[in-house]
Amino acid sequence: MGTRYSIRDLADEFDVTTRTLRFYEEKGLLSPKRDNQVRNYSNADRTRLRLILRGKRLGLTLEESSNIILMYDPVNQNTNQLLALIEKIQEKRNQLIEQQKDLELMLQDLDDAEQRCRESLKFTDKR
Amino acid sequence: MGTRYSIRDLADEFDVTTRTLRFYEEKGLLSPKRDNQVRNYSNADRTRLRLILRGKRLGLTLEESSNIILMYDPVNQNTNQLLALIEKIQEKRNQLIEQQKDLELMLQDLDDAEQRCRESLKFTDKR
DNA sequence: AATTACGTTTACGTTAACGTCAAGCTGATG
DNA sequence: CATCAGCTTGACGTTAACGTAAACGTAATT
Repeated sequence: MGTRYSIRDLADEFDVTTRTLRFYEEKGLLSPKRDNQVRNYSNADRTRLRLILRGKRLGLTLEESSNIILMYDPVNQNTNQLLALIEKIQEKRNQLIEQQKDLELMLQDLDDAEQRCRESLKFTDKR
Repeated sequence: MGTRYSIRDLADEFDVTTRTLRFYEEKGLLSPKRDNQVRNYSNADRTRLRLILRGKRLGLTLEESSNIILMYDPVNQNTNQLLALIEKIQEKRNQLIEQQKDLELMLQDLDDAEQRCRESLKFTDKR
């Protein structure tokens, strides 16, 4: 434990550029320690990066990912804030469930498309 | 059948601006008939729009959506093209399945986050 | 000591996906 | 007939998410 990563370590591991990591930091999505001005990432930073990139793959903006990450750690909040947070979480979950439906529809469409392709192949072969 | 739509009909139905529809046309994603210079959309156009917007919700670029839509109609292709198309379809499906996994992970994370929220609420109530 | 390899900040450039005018045409309506 | 709503085609503006290049510091290697 206590593993630490350079900017290059993370860039290589997650296949992003160092520019991207600096940009995420500029936007407040990451805030690695500095060793004499040099960025030094913790496992927590690494996890946040994973979440950001997962969000990206799902089509979220960086701001959305940022907001979601904030939901993960409900420390030091009063009751009203916690209730508001639960609202937001449920809303985001509903959005994701809608997205799940879209995704299955597209998978179904692709299956149909492949079937039609194979049908076309049959005729193409016959001649 | 044979229903036709004005640019406003579609814009209102799908909650996009007319600018968006013209932009999609400019990019070759839609090509409605013209009645005396005025755009006149068919059910096929409407379906394509639905597919484009579904792609957007899944985080696809317009070009990706465009490519996928091309896969849906394998008319007039030779054997090699059909085989290549099947390859593409399977590749896209694999990507979507990866995305499905990301999505379930995020749903799981959100559930966990909500649980932690409710835990915090308990303590907040106790005092 | 000079080169190489990596890091830093600063700043301007780029692309996708539209938004936002401007200027004009067209058909219906008071 | 005037005017108004709704369509058209440019054309320039905007934002997110980086890319790219300049100019510099530093540590290790030759």
